[in-house]
Amino acid sequence: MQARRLAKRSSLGSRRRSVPLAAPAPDGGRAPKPESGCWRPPRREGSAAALEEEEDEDVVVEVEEEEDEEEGGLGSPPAPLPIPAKGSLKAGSIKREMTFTTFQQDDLKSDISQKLPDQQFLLLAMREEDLKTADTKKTNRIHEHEKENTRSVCLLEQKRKVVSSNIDVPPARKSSEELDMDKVTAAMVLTSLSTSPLVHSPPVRPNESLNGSWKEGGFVPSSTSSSGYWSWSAPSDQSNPSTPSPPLSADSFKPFRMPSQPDDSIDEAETSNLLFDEPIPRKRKNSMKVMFKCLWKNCGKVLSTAAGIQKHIRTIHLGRVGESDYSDGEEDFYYTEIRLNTDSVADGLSSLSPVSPSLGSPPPFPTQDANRPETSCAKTETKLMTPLSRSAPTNLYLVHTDHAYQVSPTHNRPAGTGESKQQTHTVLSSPPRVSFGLRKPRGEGKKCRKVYGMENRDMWCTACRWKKACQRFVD
DNA sequence: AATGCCGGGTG
DNA sequence: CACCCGGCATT
Repeated sequence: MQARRLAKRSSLGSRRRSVPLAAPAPDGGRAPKPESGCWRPPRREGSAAALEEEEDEDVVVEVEEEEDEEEGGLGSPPAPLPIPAKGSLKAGSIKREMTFTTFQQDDLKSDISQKLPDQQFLLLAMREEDLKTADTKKTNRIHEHEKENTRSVCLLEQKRKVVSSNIDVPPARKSSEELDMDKVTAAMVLTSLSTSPLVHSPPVRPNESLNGSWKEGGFVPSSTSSSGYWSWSAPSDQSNPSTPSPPLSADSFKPFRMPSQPDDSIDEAETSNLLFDEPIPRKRKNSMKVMFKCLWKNCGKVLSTAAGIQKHIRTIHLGRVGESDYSDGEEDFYYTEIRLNTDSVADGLSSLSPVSPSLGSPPPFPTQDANRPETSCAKTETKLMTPLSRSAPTNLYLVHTDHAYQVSPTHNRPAGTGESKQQTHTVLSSPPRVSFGLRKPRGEGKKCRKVYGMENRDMWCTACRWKKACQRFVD
C-alpha cells in the first residue's frame, strides 16, 4: 500500500496540490450521478406497452381513463415491454394517445354538435371510441376508403360515415349492451367536451378552459419537421403493429401544422377547417404540449414533433440520411414523448417534470424549454463537431460546471479546449452501428484520467483525483 | 485490463 | 471536512 501511495505521491509530488480551488463543495459532486441509475434504456415504452397502462395523471382525465382500460382489454395483450421507466417517461407516450383522442373528440363534437342532436352526438362519440379501441377494425376500414390519406383524414372519413349512418338509422341507441359501455364513455366525453360552445347538458367545468396555448408554443419549431412529412402518415404501414400510438401523437399536432399532405385537396376542406383551424382547439381543456425527446445517450434533443425527432434520430444517430421519410420504426426506440403542461391546470402534474428539476444534468432537460424545442442540443452542432474536438458550449446542462469538487483549475490545458468540453458525443462516431447500442457506454466521455493521463494527474479535477465522479467532464 | 466512481476510512 | 482508496460495475 504504502509503496503504492508513495508512488502516486511522487507522481503528484512536485505539485502537491496545485489546485487551490475556490470553494469546493464536497458533495456537490454527485450531481451527475443520478444518471447512472436513472438512465433508462432508449427503449421507449413501446407504443403498445404504453397503451396498456395509462397514467391517469393527465388533465384529460376521466375520459381518458375509461378509454384506456377498454383498450387494454380489447386491444393488445401484447404489451410485452417491461418498462423500466421511471414514471416520468412513462407518462409520455401514453399521453400522446390521450391527447389525440381528446382532440378528435373535440373536433368531432364541435363539428357534430352543430349538425346533430345530442343523441346523435353520443352515438358519434361512441363510435369514435370504437374506432380507437379496435385498431384493427379501424385499419380495415381505412384501407377500404383511402389509405393514402393521413390517419386523421381517415378518421374524418370515419366520422362522417358514422354520422351519416347514425342519421339513417333510427335513433335507437340502446340496441346492445355494449352500447352501455359506450354510453358511459360518451357521457364522459361529453363532459370533457363541455367546453364546446353548443353543448348544453353536462356541467361545465370551469377549470381548464385556458388559452389554447397548448400547441401554439410548441409548434414553432416546425422547422425540422416542417418538411411536412409526417412520418407515420406517409408510411401507413407503421401503424401495423397495432400500436397506434406513434401515429396518434403525430395526429395531435396535425391540427396546427398539417403541412402539405395531399389530403387538403380532399373535399374535406370544410372538415379540415373544423379540425385544424377551428377556434375550438383553443378551448381545449387541456393545454399541454407534447414534445419528443431524444433518448440517445448524450443527446437530449427535444423536438415538438414526432416526425422531427424521428428524423433527428434517423439522421443524426442512426446515420440514415437518404431516406428521410422512411421510417422503419426503429427511431421509436430512441425517443420518448414528454408532455408539458403549459397552462396547467390543477392536475398539472408534473408528469414529465421529474426529468429535470431535481436531476440536473443528464436528462437533458428541463421542461421549461418547451418553448424552444430546438434549443437543447443543437443537433447541428453535434454533427459538426468531432467527438473530441467539441469545444463548443453545447449543452445547457453540461454547462453546469463542476463546482462540486473543484472545478477550478482550468489549467491551461483544459482551457485551450474550452471548459465544457466534456460532451462526449463519441456516440456519434458510430452512428451507422445503431442497432441496440442503447445502453450508455459508460466510459464514453473522457474523464480527467483519460484526457490528462496518469502523468498529469495534477491536472485532474479533484473529483477525479479522489476517485469521485468527474466533475469536469460530465457526461 | 482499464476506467469510473461509490462507499467508506483517515487525519 | 479534505483527501484517499478499496472494490465494484462497466467497458
